[in-house]
Amino acid sequence: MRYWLMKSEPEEFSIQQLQRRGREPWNGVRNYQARNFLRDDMQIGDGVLFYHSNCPIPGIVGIAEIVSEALPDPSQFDRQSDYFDAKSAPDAPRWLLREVGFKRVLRRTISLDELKQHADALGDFALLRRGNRLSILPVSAPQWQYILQLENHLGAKT
DNA sequence: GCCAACGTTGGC
DNA sequence: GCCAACGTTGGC
Repeated sequence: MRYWLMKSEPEEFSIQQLQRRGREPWNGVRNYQARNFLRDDMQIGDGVLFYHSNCPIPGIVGIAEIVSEALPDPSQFDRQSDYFDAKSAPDAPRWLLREVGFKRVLRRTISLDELKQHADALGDFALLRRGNRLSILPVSAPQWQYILQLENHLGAKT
C-alpha cells in the first residue's frame, strides 16, 4: 500500500464535491511524471491526501482512496474539452486516470504553511520542494502518519 | 540533441 | 495580478 497527495483547485473540484459524489474519475492529468504514477505505481486501496491548491488557504483538506485501475482518460478524445489532446490516439491513449473514492474530510485544514513549519520532521517531501508543480506526488508512510497526526493539533496561528 | 520561446502551475 | 519555476515545443 502506498500513499499519494493529489492536488485540485477547489473551484474546479473540491473535497466537498467528492464527498457528495462518493467517487470521481480523476481526469485532466497532462504531465508525464504524474501519468506514470497513475499508470505504474498506484494500486487500488492506496491512500490519498486531498489537497486544495490555488485558493486562499492551500492545504490538505481530506482523505481519499484509489478505487480503480488505470483507465484511459476520455477527455483527451473530446474536442470540446480543455483537456483534448489531438496527438493521442484511441488505440494508444496517452493519458490515464484513476477513480478516487471519498473517505473523509479532515476536521481542520492542514495548510501548506503549517506543513512548511514541519519540514524538518517530514524530510524530503515533494510538496515542499522549491518550484514543485506536480499535481500528483508520492507520500511516504512516515509522512502520511505524521501529517494525519497533525490533524489533532491546534492549528498553527497566523 | 540543443536551447530559446512559450505556456502552465500555483503561491503570494 | 504578478512572477518564479519548470515542462514542452519546435527550429536549427
